[in-house]
Amino acid sequence: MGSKRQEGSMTRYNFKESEARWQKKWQEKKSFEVSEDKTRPKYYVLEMFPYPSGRIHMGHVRNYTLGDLVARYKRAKGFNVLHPMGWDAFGLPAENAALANNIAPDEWTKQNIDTMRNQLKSMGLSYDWTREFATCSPDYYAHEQKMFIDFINAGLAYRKKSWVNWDPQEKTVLANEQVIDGRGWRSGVQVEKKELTQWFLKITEYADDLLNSVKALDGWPERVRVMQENWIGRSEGMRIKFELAGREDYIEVFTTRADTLFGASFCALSAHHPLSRQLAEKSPGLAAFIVECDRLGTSEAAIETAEKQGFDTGLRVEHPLKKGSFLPVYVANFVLMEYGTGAIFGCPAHDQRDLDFARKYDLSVVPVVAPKHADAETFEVFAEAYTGEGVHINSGFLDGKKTVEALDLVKKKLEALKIGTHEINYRLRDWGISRQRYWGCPIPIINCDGCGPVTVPEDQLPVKLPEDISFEKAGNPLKNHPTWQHVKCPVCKKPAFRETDTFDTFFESSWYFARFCSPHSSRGLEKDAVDHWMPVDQYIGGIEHAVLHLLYSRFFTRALQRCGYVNVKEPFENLMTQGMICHETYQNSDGVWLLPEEVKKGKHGKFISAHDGSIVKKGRSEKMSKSKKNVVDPEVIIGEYGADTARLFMLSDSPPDRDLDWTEAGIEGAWRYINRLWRMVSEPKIPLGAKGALAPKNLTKDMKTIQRAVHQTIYNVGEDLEKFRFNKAIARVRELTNKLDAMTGEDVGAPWMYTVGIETVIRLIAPIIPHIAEEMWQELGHATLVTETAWPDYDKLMLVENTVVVGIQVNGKIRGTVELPTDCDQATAEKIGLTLGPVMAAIGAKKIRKIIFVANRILNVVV
RNA sequence: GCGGACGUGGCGGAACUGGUAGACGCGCAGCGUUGAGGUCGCUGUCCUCGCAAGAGGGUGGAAGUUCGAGUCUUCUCGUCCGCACCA
Repeated sequence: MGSKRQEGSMTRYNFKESEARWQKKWQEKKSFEVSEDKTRPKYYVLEMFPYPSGRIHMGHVRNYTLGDLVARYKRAKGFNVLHPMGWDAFGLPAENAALANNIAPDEWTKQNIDTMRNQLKSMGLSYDWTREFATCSPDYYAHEQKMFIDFINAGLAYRKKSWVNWDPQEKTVLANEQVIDGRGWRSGVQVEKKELTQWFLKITEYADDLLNSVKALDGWPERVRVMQENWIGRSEGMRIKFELAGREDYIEVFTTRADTLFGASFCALSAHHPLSRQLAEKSPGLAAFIVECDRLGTSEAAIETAEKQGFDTGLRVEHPLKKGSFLPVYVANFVLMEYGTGAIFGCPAHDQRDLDFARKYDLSVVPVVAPKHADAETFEVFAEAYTGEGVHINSGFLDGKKTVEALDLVKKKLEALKIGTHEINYRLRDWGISRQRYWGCPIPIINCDGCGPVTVPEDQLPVKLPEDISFEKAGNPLKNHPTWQHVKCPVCKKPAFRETDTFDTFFESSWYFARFCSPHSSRGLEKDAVDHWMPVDQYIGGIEHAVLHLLYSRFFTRALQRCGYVNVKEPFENLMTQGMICHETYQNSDGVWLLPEEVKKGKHGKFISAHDGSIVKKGRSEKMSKSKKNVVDPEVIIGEYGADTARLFMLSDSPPDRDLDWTEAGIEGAWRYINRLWRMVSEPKIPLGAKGALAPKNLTKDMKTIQRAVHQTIYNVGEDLEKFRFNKAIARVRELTNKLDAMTGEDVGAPWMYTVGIETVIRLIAPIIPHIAEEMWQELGHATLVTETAWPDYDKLMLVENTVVVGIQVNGKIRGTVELPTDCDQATAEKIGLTLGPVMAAIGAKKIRKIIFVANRILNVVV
């Protein structure tokens, strides 16, 4: 592609030639290859590795630009930086491609990796490529199989039955995303529920630890911590027995508000509660209601907004603390079987859902907690439940007690009566890791009729995926393979079957960060290397992984620690989550989505189709997605503007954690700046001084101002980079660039000052736009690489200005500004400030009542 | 419904512990360069009034604390994200 950006003026920076040349140079010099070096501090920066889906997208470009900036900056600051890249290579899309295009998942994946590796390399990212690996390689997953066996032996893995979505036509298990409106996405047939025996990892054993530790991860964004806390969902409460009237058995409920027990007016069971099922057998009405409940779906938003509904079972329970008082038992659509005991007691006065339910079925609403300032005698609940703390009323022995005290008293009472126990519940469930798929790591288990599940002996690992598979028959290719699963039991030697399930692909991504420390060792994780590099100092990736990947990795690291693989329990010391890339959307008059490249600006700023000139409707900026076609291909951008321009734009407009609007104007702006920099070096208005020359003695005042700006910029950019305020760092470099460009060259020492200024700009901007930085560095006469040059130092004395501009206010309103010596006293400030015309005018004949003076900032006259 | 985040020019965004709101960039306008377009350079650009000096208004809205609020407090409106009825 002969880029249009390359035509015209000779002064135009030739990025094509330059970027390729420097990438080759870095490779030749092995600039980014690292080994353990005890003499320097280590720094491990990692970006979430990609799934090789085919081509890189803008999200990747942003993610890896952010990581590369951090890596290059830390290198310049003297750290020994580990910055690796690999491929999260197992997954469903490879199997879909196999079905659609008749290509082996293995081959499809490898082709994609080759394409994407080339794309990443064209970005000039400072990876140690010698550490690259793909998780679909047996060299990788062999160790994962060993870990799983160790987990079994450590009591961290077990089997149990659980439900899956089953497509009866394709004879395959469907992921949630493959179920659309209750039907298989390809077959379109009604999905069934099927119970399968599957493997689980005991993440719940670490629920408390994962919860408590996440609170201490202060290098993580607050919102990710909150999301994990909510996901784990610890709640402390009581399990209470309610005796069923006229029956021998009882219902157990879980509650966090046992103090409101005296306000109970009903009990409710989940539709999946064993008692509900049992009763449904004899009650067609209840059975129909349960079917109705299932139809609601499982999403919270759907259920929340749905009307509360129940079915009166006719059963009654006796109130545990009010003998002779009986409550109705309902089956209700808002009670979850998965949480607590699958049954609740309803206290309408103090729970909004219970209140809605009670109003609908005309159940009593008895307030038992009165807010602090309410009149306990007359306090009533109408449309809104009172969920806060307060003083107990209508509660027998709890009357007059405060919430905390009441909770304690009722707990003691129920425990004494042996009808209640203190209990802690978690929302977190164990991690199901079995997948009924081909393109994943085989689970190293042999199922024997006599011996049960037996682990594959270590000397037979890895259990490799067979390559001679067929996707023609419905179902899992591993199960259809003629010979693969037929083996002898390692224990009794009788014929047995291999496990045909493979691991959840979150398994691979739960330890890859450790594998990068010793990526090619046949022994797997080398302790010395892992101990040296772990934990990851800075992890960078999308917010979409806030819960699952990050939580699984934290658990997995703990499990590895328990089995002696690693010495840390938290894998990621600091986490940065990047925002999404957005772009305007375009639709033609038929409502068909158009790619940005199919749209151009017509007259009057309206958008028109590039094909036929018809009017195009511009929609607001949304997350780039294939479905809305508002995508821009990074390869096209890099081909047209170069990697540096793309990198610069990715960092310059928005802070990393916020969404970024991709605009043509924005990328043009970045491109202009790059060319301006290049011109300032290749055709300098001021002759460039000799490199390394000492400062001339008699710098003029203007030159001293520039000199101070250079030092201030070094300081400020460093601060901004440390705090990930990359957009500000770039703004500051541009400010300095503007100042240097405005120099006239007449002053004594100007060539020296200009040269020092340009060198500083190059060194500060090098982690962001490394190729042109090298090109300019060379142009200045350096034989070294700027990539291997230390971060510039600043002189603290240069940060302080001689004078500051101070605002003069009258009654808090700015009436003028004066330039004052830095740190001058109030008297001096008043002497100059109060004589300003507008200030005097504003004061007029009024009497000065008070003067507030903040040194170097403000002088405020109150009249 | 619950939880979280965010509201600043035409746009993306700056503004340290409360102390000159709008850095930097984009866009736009005028001028210069150019055969023309683009590039490039210069100047201007929060809004209103004014030739100008200047005056008044201004950080979604309302109130409050303060000499002083984009920043702190309360209420309110709107947008976005997440979801698991968490008892």
